[in-house]
Amino acid sequence: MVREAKEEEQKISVMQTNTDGYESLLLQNQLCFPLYAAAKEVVRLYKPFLDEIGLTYTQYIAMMVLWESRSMSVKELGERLYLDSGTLTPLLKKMETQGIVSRRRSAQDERSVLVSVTEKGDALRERALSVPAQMKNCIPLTSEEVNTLYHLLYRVLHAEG
Amino acid sequence: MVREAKEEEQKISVMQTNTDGYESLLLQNQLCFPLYAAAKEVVRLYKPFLDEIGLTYTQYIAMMVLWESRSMSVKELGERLYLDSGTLTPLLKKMETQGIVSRRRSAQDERSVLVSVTEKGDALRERALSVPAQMKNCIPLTSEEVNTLYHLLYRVLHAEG
DNA sequence: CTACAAAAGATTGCTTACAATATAATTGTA
DNA sequence: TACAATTATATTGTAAGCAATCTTTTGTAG
Repeated sequence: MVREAKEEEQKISVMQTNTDGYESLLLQNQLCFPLYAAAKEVVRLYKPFLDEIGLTYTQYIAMMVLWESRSMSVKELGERLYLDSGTLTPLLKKMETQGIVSRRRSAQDERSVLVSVTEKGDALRERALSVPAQMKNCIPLTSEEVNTLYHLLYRVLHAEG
Repeated sequence: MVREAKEEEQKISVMQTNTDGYESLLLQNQLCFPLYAAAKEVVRLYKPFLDEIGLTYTQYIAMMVLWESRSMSVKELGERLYLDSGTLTPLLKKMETQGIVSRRRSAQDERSVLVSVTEKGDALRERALSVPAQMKNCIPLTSEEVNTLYHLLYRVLHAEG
């Protein structure tokens, strides 16, 4: 009886785990999956460090762009970060509430909203300084490997739809 | 005068876009950013193909694992996909509503929920077959580059927190 | 100059994603 | 055998992320 059950199970198993002709659909054969999973993993690794300075990952990359340029439109910021207004508007409103950026309509073009770093946002830059080095310690790659990965990722990023 | 203006501009520029000491916080010096952005880009590239078979990206990778194994617990699925029950439970419920998977409590261990592919889910596998090749056409990398990228990403993925 | 197209943000709705917590079942242990 | 700890899933709350749509402003063709 047990034997019978096992055979039945085996039969189902063979029928059901056959991948002949479906190798291309195995998760292990996808490039997209490690990309998707590694990106999430890295954001997860950032979290403890970013928690300390009160930023989410998306806020962090937005601040990096703003720290560099001081002030830019939502449109420009979206182009830099590959994010649209549907994501940025609520994000920037939160950051404005936190007092680290200010938002105002451009006088030249009232359609445009200029985002600027406030003094409080500037102060945060000092505290963020240690984050990149701490992150590097979490990623077990040599400088050369990081460089290779970086350039391959940018090639994927510039792929045409 | 032009010279003066230029100097003033330069001075402002230095004041406002000065990155001395902050180079590590430039977006262009982060590995995380192209990783994060490329992952989103690839999911975006998948969308038209997945729309045709009625799956989201997350549903697609879940189905890939299930097509291979036919049936597994939510826990196992989560380990494969790096997702927790907070993400999987609603996702699998939707897929159950769509009729492509079934969910039932394990008889051996009532804590565990077994997810299985239905006939309808199987039929979908045929239609999904063309997706991987279509995606490869969207990614402008050679096989060797894909291979390099793949392995580097898995090394990042296995980084310890 | 007007009407219409285009651009920039904002809003809405839907789908992840994850932390924190809750619940129920199982296991380990005194 | 109680009962504490662990495990598996579900739930709740919050933050992205994106498509679709709306509003306001700007640009432009006629």
